[in-house]
Amino acid sequence: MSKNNLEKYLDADNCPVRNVLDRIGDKWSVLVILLLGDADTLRFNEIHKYIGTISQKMLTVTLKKLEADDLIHREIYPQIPPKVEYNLTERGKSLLPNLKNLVSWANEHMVEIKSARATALTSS
Amino acid sequence: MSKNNLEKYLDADNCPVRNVLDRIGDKWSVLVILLLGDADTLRFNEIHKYIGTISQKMLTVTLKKLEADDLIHREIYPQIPPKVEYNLTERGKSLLPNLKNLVSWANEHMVEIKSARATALTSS
DNA sequence: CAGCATCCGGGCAGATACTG
DNA sequence: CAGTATCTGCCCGGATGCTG
Repeated sequence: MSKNNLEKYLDADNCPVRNVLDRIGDKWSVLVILLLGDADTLRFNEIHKYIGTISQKMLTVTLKKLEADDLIHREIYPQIPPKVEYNLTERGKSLLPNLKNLVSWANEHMVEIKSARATALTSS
Repeated sequence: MSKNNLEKYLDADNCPVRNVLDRIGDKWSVLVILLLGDADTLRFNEIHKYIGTISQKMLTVTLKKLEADDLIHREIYPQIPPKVEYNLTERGKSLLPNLKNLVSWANEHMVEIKSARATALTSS
């Protein structure tokens, strides 16, 4: 491929990669999507428990962003105590295979990458 | 899939997804990898020019991280003025298809997502 | 040309306390 | 239970200036 069609990466606002990465590139989104992909439906505190290290605040923010992009669906049950369930939308499900591929790649290469990093560190 | 095998997502250090995303999930890494995937070999200032909005500092940081993970190769020509060329390693190339899939997905869904975001905004 | 060193501001993210 | 509100600290990342 020549260098002539590289301009597509330049326009940050309209560059699809950038647009998607700005959302799922954060610390937790992918994790939540994978989790919901496996579990189908989860309540707020279930997600919180599974991820463990995420704060309540960041989980709320993450879920809202994903909901705004229509990647997850939020079902509210008007009860006391309240009950809210989350699951993937069709669009969220369509993203899932791509993420799973990335997971597979990560699984295959993680060990090598870790050792590469270690080497890079000691040589500095 | 049951909830029983969700524990794999919990250990942040050894979770492959987390490990990969911690690296390529930043603002520029994916862009650089895609760029080098298209262009084969680029010099520092060529990358700088193509991305445009990246600062010199962040480009340096990004390239070093990618090099530490052995995703890109750095070839230094001992000349004056100096010349440094970057290209993908085999490992970097193996990641490329996964990223391209993500790009395709992004291309297909960007418009819908943007309108979903707009709706989410006006309803708040 | 290809960086490195330094300074600095804004926003992300954690901790804590409170609520329907 | 599933959040909100607020305060705060810290790190990311931009701008600038300097080097081999």
